[in-house]
Amino acid sequence: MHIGEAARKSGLSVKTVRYYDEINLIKPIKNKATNYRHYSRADLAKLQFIGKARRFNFSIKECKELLSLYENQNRSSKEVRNLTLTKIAEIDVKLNELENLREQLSHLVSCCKGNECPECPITDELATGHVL
Amino acid sequence: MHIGEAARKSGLSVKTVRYYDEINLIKPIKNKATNYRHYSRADLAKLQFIGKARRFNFSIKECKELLSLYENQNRSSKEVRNLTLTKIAEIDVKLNELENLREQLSHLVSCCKGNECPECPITDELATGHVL
DNA sequence: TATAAACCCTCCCGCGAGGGTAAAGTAAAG
DNA sequence: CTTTACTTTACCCTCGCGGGAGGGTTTATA
Repeated sequence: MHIGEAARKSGLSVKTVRYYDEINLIKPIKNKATNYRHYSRADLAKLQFIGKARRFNFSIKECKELLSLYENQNRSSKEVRNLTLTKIAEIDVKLNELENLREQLSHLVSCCKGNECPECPITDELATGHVL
Repeated sequence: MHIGEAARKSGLSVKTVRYYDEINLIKPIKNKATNYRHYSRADLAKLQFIGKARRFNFSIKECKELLSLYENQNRSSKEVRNLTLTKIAEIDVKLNELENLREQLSHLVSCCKGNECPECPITDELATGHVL
């Protein structure tokens, strides 16, 4: 199939699929005469695999690793499991950071009357750090 | 003061401070002869303000808005409050996404034996979507 | 006073993961 | 045969800087 169909069926943009070819992630066959890319069913499966992994917050580099594990018959699920556990740990760090941030911001909001008056504890905090 | 001191006192890198000049966020006076940037105390205060806002996850564009509200004597705290509430809402969306992601990934891990056997529900899920 | 270290400048390229556009060629449908 | 939909390469754009080259300036020390 051509790139448009492959993109539609994998839920990726044509640009993205072309990009994956460019970075040697998923390389289709190219028609020498027309230069059109041709994606096999196996290519589509890989595109879907990558699409899902990206939605799972794996980086392109990690997707490459996952893909090679996925393609390698001798892979051990231990490796995949470890990569996933690492990813979960990273998510936990981010969750903590975001929760802290949220708390600080909502504290600021709760201190702010939100009226027409120019006294605002939010800008004051940003300027001086004396509110928090 | 020169850029190095301004950077140190605001907790930003020299590169970053120079970048803020480039994008017209905080423009110092320039010595025509030497081309050196000269930061006033007011400039430093703004750099500190921006630095703090960035640490609060505001984008550069939002920092510009906050800065203009901060500099505008007739600003209403309502605008600042609204900007902050918007930011909190964005954080909430991200928190939800990350929590969902975390749950799905840890479900996958709990299904994965993590042995040398190539059957791995994680790559299977990524490939087919049949596990979740 | 000479020199060395520390500081400053501009300019350009790079990251990740693509998005947007243009000009041109190709395929499929009417 | 023509129109429309699709595809190609090639280029610059995003965000928020970081790195480095290759120079000029200032400050401290010998």
